[in-house]
Amino acid sequence: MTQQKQTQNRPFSERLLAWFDEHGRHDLPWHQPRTAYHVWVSEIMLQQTQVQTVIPYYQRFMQRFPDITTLASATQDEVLAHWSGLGYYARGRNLHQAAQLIVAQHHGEFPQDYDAILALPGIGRSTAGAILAQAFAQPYAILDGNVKRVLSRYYAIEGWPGEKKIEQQLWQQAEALLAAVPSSRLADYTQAQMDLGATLCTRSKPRCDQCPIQQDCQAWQLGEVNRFPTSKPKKALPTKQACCWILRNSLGQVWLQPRPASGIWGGLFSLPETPLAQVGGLEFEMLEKFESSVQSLIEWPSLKHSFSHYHLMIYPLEVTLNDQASIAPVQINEAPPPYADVLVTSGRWFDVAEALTLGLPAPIRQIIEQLQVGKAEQLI
DNA sequence: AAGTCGGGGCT
DNA sequence: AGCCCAGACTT
Repeated sequence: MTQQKQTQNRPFSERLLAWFDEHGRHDLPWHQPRTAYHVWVSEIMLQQTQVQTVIPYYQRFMQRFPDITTLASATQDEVLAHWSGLGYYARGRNLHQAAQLIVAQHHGEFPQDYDAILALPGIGRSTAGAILAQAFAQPYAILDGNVKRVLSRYYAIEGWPGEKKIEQQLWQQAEALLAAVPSSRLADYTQAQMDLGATLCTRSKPRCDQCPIQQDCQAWQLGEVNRFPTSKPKKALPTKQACCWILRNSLGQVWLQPRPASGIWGGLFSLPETPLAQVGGLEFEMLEKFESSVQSLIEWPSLKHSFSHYHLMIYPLEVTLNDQASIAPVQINEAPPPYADVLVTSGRWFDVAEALTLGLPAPIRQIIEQLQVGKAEQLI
């Protein structure tokens, strides 16, 4: 079974390594010499940071701190001074602290044991694997952003790689593929995966035509490379609230007014609107305008409407006036956008049937349609 | 599982 | 103007 698995996985590493020999990056600064210290420092710097950004920092760092002992005996301030501009300064602090740990606990020699490496601050599973494979030719897998992207496509894995379950699947595949790699090529294989992800299997516009594993890539076979890896789920949309005013006159007509040309529902006819947060404030102020002529006030059940960037809860208030002359234009400017405007700007009374011929926002149309239904019921 | 750290590149 | 990046760590 293990033998069959290796046979199945051989094309991946064989094709990848053949491609790497010709097109891979063999001239990176941390490849000469490729000691554990050099690989370690480069891997820490490369966390969440691109190669071109890292190179000048790496060179200055190595010139000042050529070995573990020098790094360990430096002050943290001087280490951080060489980190300045790279960001994620905890990386620099951890690097310095780990160097002192290595001096204190490992006689200044970088440990070759997985658990000992993983115990060093700033080194997680993937970075530990990268060091072991590249510096010590030990069979440990990596799973950085590059490998996650390559494997998500190669196996057409559905689901965001940041999800625990998906990440677990990816580790499993990474280790299965590693089993077919010749022990003499573990360092190159590790670098090759990252080179493929960084130069061909990029997040956007991947160069599939040049990819050595294109024919076995399941995302490619599906013709859906751009669908993998599944993107991070977006945050839950915020919910905003607004009160809309169903103003009726003695003829059963409803007041509608055009919305501002820009912003949500730009230019459409709609009901007057106030922010719900202003209950007792603007709403009270609104009612005062009609106080002498309000015949009834009905609170409707709320409606929910969703946009691409937020949900909107609408709380309709139906105000019936006992004549048709008492509604004077009222401008309330205090409300924040996107519901800044409100009441009665330039609108007029509409028969319900006529209102339904206008361009209306979908939830407002629903309300108006209910007015029509209500009227029909009244007639019966 | 979600938040935090960060400057830089890409669309 | 977001989104993502050779992640690890804390909450």
